[in-house]
Amino acid sequence: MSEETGGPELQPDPEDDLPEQMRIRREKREQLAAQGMEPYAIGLPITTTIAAIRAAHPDLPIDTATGDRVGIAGRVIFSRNTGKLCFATLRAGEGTEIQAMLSLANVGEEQLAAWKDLVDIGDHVFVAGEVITSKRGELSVLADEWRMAAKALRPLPVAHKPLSEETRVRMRYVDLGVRPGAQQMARTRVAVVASIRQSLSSRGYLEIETPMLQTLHGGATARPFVTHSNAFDIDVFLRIAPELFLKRAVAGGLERVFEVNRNFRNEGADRTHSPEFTMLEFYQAYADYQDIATLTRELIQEAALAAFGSLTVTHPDGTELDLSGVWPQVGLYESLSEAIGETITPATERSRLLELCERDGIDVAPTAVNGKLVEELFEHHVISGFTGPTFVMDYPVDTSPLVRGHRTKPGVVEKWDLYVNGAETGTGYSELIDPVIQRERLIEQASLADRGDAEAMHLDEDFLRAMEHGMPPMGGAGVGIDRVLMLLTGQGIRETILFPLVKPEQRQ
RNA sequence: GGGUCGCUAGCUCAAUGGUAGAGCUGCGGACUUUUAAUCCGUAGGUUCGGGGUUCGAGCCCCCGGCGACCCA
Repeated sequence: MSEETGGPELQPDPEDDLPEQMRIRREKREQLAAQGMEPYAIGLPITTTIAAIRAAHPDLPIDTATGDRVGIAGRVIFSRNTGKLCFATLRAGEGTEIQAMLSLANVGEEQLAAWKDLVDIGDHVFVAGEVITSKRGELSVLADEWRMAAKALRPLPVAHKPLSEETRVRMRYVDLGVRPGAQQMARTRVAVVASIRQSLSSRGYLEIETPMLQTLHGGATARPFVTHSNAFDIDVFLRIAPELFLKRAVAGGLERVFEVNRNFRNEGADRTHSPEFTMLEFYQAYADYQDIATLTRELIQEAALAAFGSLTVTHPDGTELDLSGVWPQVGLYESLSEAIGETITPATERSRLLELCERDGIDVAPTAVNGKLVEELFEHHVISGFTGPTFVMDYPVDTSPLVRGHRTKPGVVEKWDLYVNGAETGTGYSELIDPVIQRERLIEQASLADRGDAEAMHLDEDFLRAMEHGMPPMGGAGVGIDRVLMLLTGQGIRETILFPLVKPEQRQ
C-alpha cells in the first residue's frame, strides 16, 4: 500500500483521523495485549448460557448466594461503576440478559482496574463466578474472574434512541444487536417458511430446486438481470420465476412440487418491491385454481398460527388483520365495473379503455395490451377498497400467457391474485397445458418483446416440447414470502429481508 | 418517471443569512448494590460532496450523492 520510504514513525498514522471514541477503543485493544490479555479470545471456559441460568433460578429471593459457579459470555450493553463495585448487563446473542458484578473483594484490585479501564459497551466479555441475587434482587454473576472475549472498536449506538431506518438496514449487524424486533423478524421469517414447508410436505409435496441461472427468462413478465457464463460463453438470466421448470417436473410425474427460493427482478425497489425476493411456488397435478386458492389460504393461516399463535395479527400501528375463515373472492371485471359505474368486459373496445385511463391520469405504454389497461384501471379504482385478504378472480387472457382459458367465461383465464392490505401477495392459476395454445400465446409474447416490451416472455421451445410430451392438468400458485412477512408484521419489505440490497455509501 | 421532505458530534436531534448547540455516548475524578445510576469536571464538527450568490452560508441558488414519503 504505502511506500517503504522512511520509517514507520514518519508515515502519517491513518488512525489519527479517527473519531476520538474509535481511537480510544483501539488504544484499549493495545493495552489489553500489553497487559497479557487476549483482546479476541478463543477457548473461553464457558460452562452454561445466560438463558440456562435464568431458567435454573427463576425466583431467587433478594441477596441470595446459590453456590452455583458458572462461566458465561455476553455482550456488555450497560455498564455502571460505583467505585469498588462494577455492574454490567451482559446480553446473549438471542437477547436474554444477566447482570455481572465485579467487586474489589472478589476480583482484586488489578482485575477491577483493568475492567474499569478496558471494558466498553459493545464488548463481548467472559465472566466466571457465583450466581447470586443482588441487594436489589437482580439475578447476577458475582465475578471472581473476567476476560475480554472480543473488543469492539466501534461504539454501539445509544440504546434508548431508535436507529434511523437507513442505519438499521445498512448495519443490520448492529440493528440485530440493539433492537429485539430485528431478531424477532428474522425468527418470524424462519417460523413462516418452516411452517409452509411443513404444510406442503404433509400434503405430499416435494420440495425441489430448479435453476436460478436460466438461458431464457420466463414464468413471469419482468425485466431480468443478465449475466454471462464464461464456460459456455453465453449470456444467462437470473431467474424471474421458477414456474416453467416446476411445470416440467410435474410433466415428468412429480405431481406435487414446490420451491421456496430467491427470484430476481431488475426493477424498482420501494416499500413493497425488492430486486431479490423470496418466492414460494407450488404445483399440483389435477388441481384447479380454486383448489389452489384454498391451499394458499391454508398455508398462510397455518403460517400465522405457527409464527404468532393466532389468525388475527396486530401491526405496530395498531391495526388488526383478521386472516380467519374463508377469504372472499371478487371478479376482476365485475368489481372494476361496479367501481366505475360502467360495464367493462373482455370485449370492451380498446379506445374506451384508453379514454378511461386518460381520464384517471394513468400512464400507459403504447405497447400495453388491453388486459394491461384493464388491470391498471382495476389497481387504480378497486384495490384500495380491500381490507382483509381478498382473491381477485379471472384475469384477461392477453396478460396471462401461462393460464388456461376460463371454463365458462369467454375472454378471461382461470387466474386469481391475492390481495392483502392492498398489496399483491400471491397469484394462482389453472395452468395452461394445451401445447398448441401455449405456443400461440408465447409467440404473441415474443412479438411484444420484439416490439420493445422488455417484460414480455420469450419463446421457450424446450418448455413447449415438455408440454407436447403431455402435461397433466394442474393448478399452481406463487406466493411472495416477503409479502407474507409484511402482512403478518405490518412492516416494509426491507425490514422483512435481513440484508436487503442498498445503494453503496459514497464514502468508505 | 414526477413531486415533497431529509442528510449537522459516535447515536438521536436543535440552531431569523451573523461565535454550530443539547441529551445520551466518550474522557478525567468521587462512590461496594447500580438498573437509561448519581454527582463534579471535560473533550468531541470537512454541517453528505462540488460550485455559486453574499461583507458573511448549516440555512439562499445550481449540479451531484444517499434516504424517506406521496403521486402516476
